[in-house]
Amino acid sequence: MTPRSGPAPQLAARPKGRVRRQQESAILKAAERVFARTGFEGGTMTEIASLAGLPKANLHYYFRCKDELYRAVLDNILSLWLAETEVITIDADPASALSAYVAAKMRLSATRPDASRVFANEVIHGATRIGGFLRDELSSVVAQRALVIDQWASEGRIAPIDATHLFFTIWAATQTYADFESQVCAVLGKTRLGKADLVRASAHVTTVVLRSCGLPCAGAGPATPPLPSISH
Amino acid sequence: MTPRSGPAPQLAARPKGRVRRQQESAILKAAERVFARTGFEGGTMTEIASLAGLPKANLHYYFRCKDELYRAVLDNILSLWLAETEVITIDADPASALSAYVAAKMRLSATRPDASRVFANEVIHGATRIGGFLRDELSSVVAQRALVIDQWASEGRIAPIDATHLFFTIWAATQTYADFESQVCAVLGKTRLGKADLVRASAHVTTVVLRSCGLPCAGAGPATPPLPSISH
DNA sequence: GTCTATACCTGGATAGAC
DNA sequence: GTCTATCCAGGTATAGAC
Repeated sequence: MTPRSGPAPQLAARPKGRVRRQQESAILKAAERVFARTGFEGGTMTEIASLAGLPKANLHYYFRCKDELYRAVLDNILSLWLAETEVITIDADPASALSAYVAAKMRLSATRPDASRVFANEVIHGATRIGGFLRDELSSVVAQRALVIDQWASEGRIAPIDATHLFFTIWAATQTYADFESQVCAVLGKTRLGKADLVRASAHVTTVVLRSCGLPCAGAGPATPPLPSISH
Repeated sequence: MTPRSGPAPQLAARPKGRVRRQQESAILKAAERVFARTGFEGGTMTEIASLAGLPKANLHYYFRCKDELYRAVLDNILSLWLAETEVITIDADPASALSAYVAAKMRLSATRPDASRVFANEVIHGATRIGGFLRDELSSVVAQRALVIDQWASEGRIAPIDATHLFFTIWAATQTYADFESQVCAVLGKTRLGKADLVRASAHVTTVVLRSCGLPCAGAGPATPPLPSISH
């Protein structure tokens, strides 16, 4: 539909000029914000258009319909979700690897809270549009990494723990600072989370994860003594 | 709020006959389900009415408007949210109290997943309607219980930990089995969570919480040795 | 490619008979 | 108290000039 000049004009994925990419990313950015605030049904095309600074009809020029725009927003987000698990390898130091993973997830919650909220919203409502991603990509990544953690445990480098559920816990504990930010703020008596709060939160979650694996954690007080039988 | 028969028939809160209560609870039940699936804006009055088995106009007879119905659903849910914290007292055994609290939260996720999802949805979207509850009731309950946990730590009965953030972690880790059920199922390769899954999940979260507090946990393998310096 | 004007429809809310 | 028929706002999507 936008067959520009050049050697290979696709039918599905069009070539995309520089301007087009710019407009699309502006729209996607606005859409992420709007969908994060009120969900798919709650957010309106008018709202997204005004936030992106262009007339409503232009959205339909770049994205056929609201649902297509929403899926594009989700696609944009999903790639973020698998990242950072690669630090979890057999050869890595468990404490360092887990700390790095938690830190990465916390950073994501801090820098892309809207992305997290759109994802959360979609999952809560049944994940109808991203079921394939969850069942295929995500579950296979988790399965791989869980094997690594099991291996660590069988070598006595960490305490035995249910590795798959550990992932659920890490995701929940980190994403709560984005998804449930308003609750966290209310309980802390703040209007929004500052950098100091997030540093504190990150340290806390790291402590929880490391202690859950029977690992001592630097700077967390006289918490858990080193595992009696460490072998490497 | 429920002035039954007697001297003073109010204008705002009406007396409520038995039938009225029945109808209202049927509507509330249907509404919770519908709002859980698609959020406030996504759920329609038509859908709720058909699920409750009565014509749409009747909803408006019992609840002035959609927003009022939604708030009623939320009110119904909020009371559940503060429950069970009373097990956390200075005199209690930390391991037992924390285990009981986690178990209670897991039970809530298992038995009232829709309630959890409606609550999550509201918080993600900014908690505009329950801000007062979060800032007043919830935060004060948390502040009280955090003092208890701090006291436990200062007495050396548990390892030092950020008590307020520990609550965030417990809520996140337990509610994820309701709110993110579709993700959990996808990763586990199931279509829905069975009793066995929830038992396993509950054991896992309990382990995480106890280990985070430097406490040994029964039946969780050779994880954390008892704290070296326990005083009571 | 961009924008204005508009068609079409869904969904909340109400009127008024029973 | 219950239900049918209807109103009307607001939202998606499109037509068609520029």
